[in-house]
Amino acid sequence: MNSADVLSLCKRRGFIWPAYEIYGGIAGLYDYGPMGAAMKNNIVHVWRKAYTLGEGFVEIDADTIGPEIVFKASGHLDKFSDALVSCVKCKTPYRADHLLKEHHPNPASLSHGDMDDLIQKVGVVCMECGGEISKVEDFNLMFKTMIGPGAIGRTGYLRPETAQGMFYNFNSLHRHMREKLPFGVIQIGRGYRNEISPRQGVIRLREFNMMEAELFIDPKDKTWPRFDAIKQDQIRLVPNEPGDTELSVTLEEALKKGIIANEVLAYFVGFTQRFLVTVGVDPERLRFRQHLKTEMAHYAADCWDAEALLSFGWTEIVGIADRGCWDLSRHIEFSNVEMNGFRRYDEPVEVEKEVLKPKYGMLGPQFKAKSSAVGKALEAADPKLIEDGGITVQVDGAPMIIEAKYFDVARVKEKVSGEKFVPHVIEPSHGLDRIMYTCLEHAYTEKEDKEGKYLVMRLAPLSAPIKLGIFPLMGKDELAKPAMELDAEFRANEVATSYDDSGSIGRRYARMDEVGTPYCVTVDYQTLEDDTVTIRDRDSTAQVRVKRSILLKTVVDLLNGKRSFADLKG
RNA sequence: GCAGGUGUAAUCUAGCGGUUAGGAUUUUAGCCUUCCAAGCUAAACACCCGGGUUCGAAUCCCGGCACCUGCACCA
Repeated sequence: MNSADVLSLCKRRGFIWPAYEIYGGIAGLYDYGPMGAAMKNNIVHVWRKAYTLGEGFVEIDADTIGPEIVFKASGHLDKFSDALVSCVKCKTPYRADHLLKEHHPNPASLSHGDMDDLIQKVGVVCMECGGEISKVEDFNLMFKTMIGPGAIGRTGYLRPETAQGMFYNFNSLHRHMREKLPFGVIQIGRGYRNEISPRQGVIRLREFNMMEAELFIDPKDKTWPRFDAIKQDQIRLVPNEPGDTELSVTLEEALKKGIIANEVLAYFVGFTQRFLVTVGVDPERLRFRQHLKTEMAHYAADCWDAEALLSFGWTEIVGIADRGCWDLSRHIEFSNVEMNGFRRYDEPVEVEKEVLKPKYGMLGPQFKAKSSAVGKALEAADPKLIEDGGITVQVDGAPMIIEAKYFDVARVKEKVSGEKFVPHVIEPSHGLDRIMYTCLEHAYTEKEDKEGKYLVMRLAPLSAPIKLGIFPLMGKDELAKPAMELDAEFRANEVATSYDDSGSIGRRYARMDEVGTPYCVTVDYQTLEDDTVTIRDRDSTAQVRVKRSILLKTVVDLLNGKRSFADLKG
């Protein structure tokens, strides 16, 4: 099996189509067809339920276009930019900071002009052909646009991740969650990256779907209440310590041995594994790899990737990062808006401290209009900074020396009931398109039969776009009528069906096998006698006969995994 | 972005200067058919795009686009 076979099936059966195909297509852009869109919705549904109903996260839906400052704050404008140079002669591109590594302690910090100068000064030439190196050009992976027309337009960018929407809305979310930590937020939507070289089908796209969760926590409490429920789950880990190889341990062991840094991170590694297996990722082809220190993103303190083994090799499909306080701190810095959690002490603490008491009666005549600002500055000042009977404070941005006669030093008692802190963030970030593709490739099974290749997509029932095929054994009225009634009944109960009365029964089963439909129900002549129908299992091709009266419940239980097909037979 | 390879129906492919562009699968209509791609009869659908060479181009040349492989790049 290779990716071309899978993509060919995806195209033929309406899962994934190259976008704008009648115009020749655009690399890195793909559309989901009817089967793909349905399957994507199914995976999203499972994920959303796990986070909202399961873990109590709330969902938001923020904009995909943002003003420049958001991405200055997030770091994407700087860190997603590469200073690019190329050889004038052979056009080989280089990253300017890579070329200057040996000539400067921190070349990435240089301005473009300084890089140009340094390249000239030390005489860097092309490593391929010895040619001259061009001037530095900026290449940013974000799509740039204008918000508003003409001269009044502001520079904006399409978001490269959904995460920022959850960070810049922190205060509103915190208030909504009644100012309690921890709380979690999810967002499902598109992100955009102008990739230099999109490849490998839907693995690297220029427009892609993400499911991201941001969990805001107290950095002093990185535990999780439901960890006990999953701590026995086995997990394949590839730590980043030199010499460490892949190992299979329980989450509990991984935490005890310090392989995974904290409990909440370990919990979401396990939670992610459960989710992925539920929607159809093969556990034998799934592992978690810790990021090397050098590949850690600019915002991450620790990061574990869920990797799936695909025909392209091990491929990242989920990143679970401890982003620390990086994002919120940056938005605080750029917006001048405080974003805090509040850690309440068990008992309020009485603190005695010295403060300055401005003598407002003297300040007024001396400082006139500025007196109120001087007073506030004095109240905020630290008495330890008093020197030579005076103190220097900042008033309207300028330092002022205030003599001691304008204030008293007093000891006061203060009740402190807690402290503020910038929350840390745990981020499980899912590449939805990659997860989709992984489910498709892991489901892809070829068998040999007399016709040649026989394809079965062993999709997880929860992901499958069609849940149930419904067939009359023959397209005759006496069979077709009850079959159509069954079909209507299932659809009324939100089971996606496909009714089919054309061609031989074997062909109809085969058609359903190719789009991953887990079960088929067939109405035959015996149905007319005893009101039973057969249920046929995709993976074993076995059939059981069940009473029509319990059919709906039986099928729903099979789809939800409450019963297995093998149990039905007994 | 660089180098190499590939581009014929929804899919797999034959044709390699002159063909009504062939086959298979699929799809559609009908006949037949009592459970795993059965059979019969019809029908539908294609030379990636744009230039050039030539009396004549799916075929040769150039450019573009897409896909594949490697390099580079990349949460």
